[in-house]
Amino acid sequence: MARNNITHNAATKRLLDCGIKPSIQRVEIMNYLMTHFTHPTVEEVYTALCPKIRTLSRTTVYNTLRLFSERKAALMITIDEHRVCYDGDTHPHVHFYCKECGKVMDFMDESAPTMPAAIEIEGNLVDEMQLYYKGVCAECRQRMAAKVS
Amino acid sequence: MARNNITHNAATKRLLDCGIKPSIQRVEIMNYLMTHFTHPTVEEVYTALCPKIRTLSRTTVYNTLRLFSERKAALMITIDEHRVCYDGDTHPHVHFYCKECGKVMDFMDESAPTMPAAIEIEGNLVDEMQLYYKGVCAECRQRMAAKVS
DNA sequence: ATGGGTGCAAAGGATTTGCAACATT
DNA sequence: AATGTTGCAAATCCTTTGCACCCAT
Repeated sequence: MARNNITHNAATKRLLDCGIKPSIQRVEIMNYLMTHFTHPTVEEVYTALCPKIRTLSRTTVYNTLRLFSERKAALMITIDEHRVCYDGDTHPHVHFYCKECGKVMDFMDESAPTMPAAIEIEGNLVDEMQLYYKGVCAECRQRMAAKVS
Repeated sequence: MARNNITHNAATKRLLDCGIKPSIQRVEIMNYLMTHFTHPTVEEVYTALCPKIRTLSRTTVYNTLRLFSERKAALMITIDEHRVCYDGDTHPHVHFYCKECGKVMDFMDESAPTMPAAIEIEGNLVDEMQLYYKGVCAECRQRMAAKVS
């Protein structure tokens, strides 16, 4: 309980810092993002939180995650052609997408573009930069190598 | 006619270089990509080519563009959360996405990551790198500024 | 006649929309 | 009361799938 409160406080703080009113649903969703760096999809967040908030709807998860990314409380990741996912880690880092299994991983050591504030390029306002790597993850490579032999 | 042949020859050459058998549909689609750097979606390619190839189907456009990106004959761009688009320009450059109008633009001057060949990072095989910028384009900024006044 | 390529129709899945119910100030 | 938030159901839109046809080797 005490532990939960700690993380929930961090989630609430993040929301308030980003000018988002902390409803029960929003705090739970933000808390999930801040404790699960698995780049969850809407479906994953929805499924994970349903037992906790029994009336939760997918629509709310959609609305909330979109709001978070608009207010820069979380990052919307469009690396997967099939579905959007979200990242509660707002520090600059590179995302890697496995074309075989669809997994999204972090590459922390790589030189990710830093976005200190919005900049202007040829009249366009740029307020977000994301570097995506794509390929085949170690796990899938092993699996594929095993199949051939 | 002569002009058409020139570009079609370039398209055919690109396909052959990438190990793709040049059917009529594939050559036309590749030719479209190599003469329209507008980051077209499947729908746009389909609509543009329908008058020319009257039996063309969306399925073929889907299949073909996917094949192109798999064989690195074109680039699949996942910057837009709503739909995938494609780029016939395979030189490294940055893509900018306007969150207002959904337009995808090139930033050629920016330092895009270069991908000479596949590299390995922590056991993962990386064969593609894309840098995405997101924000509001010059046109939309003007339009929005005009509305306020 | 075999394999690859194409196209149609249907299915699938992710996301959005409209609207009513609800909570909070 | 007013405003913002939530949740349900339906709609929408993009993409994939299954299958039949067709073409070229």
